[in-house]
Amino acid sequence: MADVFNALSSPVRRNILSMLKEKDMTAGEIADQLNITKPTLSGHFNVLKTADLVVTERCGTTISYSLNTTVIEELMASVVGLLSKKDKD
Amino acid sequence: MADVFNALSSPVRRNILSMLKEKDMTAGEIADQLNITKPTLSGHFNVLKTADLVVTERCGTTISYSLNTTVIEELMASVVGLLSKKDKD
DNA sequence: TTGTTATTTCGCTAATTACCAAAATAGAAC
DNA sequence: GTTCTATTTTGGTAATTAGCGAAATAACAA
Repeated sequence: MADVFNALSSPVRRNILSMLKEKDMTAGEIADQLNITKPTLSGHFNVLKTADLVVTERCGTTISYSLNTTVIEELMASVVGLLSKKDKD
Repeated sequence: MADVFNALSSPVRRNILSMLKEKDMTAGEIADQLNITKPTLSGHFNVLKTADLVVTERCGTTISYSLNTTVIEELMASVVGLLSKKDKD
């Protein structure tokens, strides 16, 4: 869960997730819309993959990224845990 | 909300919130339990205060810190937003 | 005012992170 | 095999962050 919060702490990465929420996209499509280079984007994707927030699927020459909603549901449970006493994060 | 995610991205700070969840505490009490110096802790408190996650109340010579549950409720709404389409974070 | 305790700010170093350009890799088509 | 396109890794610098000790500040008590 630490990795998830870390991933979400970057505005760029929340932006990426926001785009993936609408539809699956390739790394190139996202790099075009945000104003960052592909190597930089690749680094952000690594953080998101470490947090298990996105999953990848190769479609021919491109790689399609999509949101892993399961982890976001777990995140939600963790945030609820911030409010309820006597259990570990 | 960016500040909130940023604050939560540190294990030390999540630890602090977890302790405050159980009961209000002073900076000194928290510094004793975690293994960090008071200046370092003070820095973490600044991040938590910037995110509005904690509120302070001075009681004589000590300052009592407590959790601001309102912001955590807003955080919860933001996480839900990660799952629902067509609205900004 | 002086002294005591609690917390913060200052000044600094070490570690981490963000970013880019260029080179390397992976897969598909030929 | 070669070539083309998409993505990642490498190598580097600049910016940010975490941590500490020492000094400064705040509130209270005497």
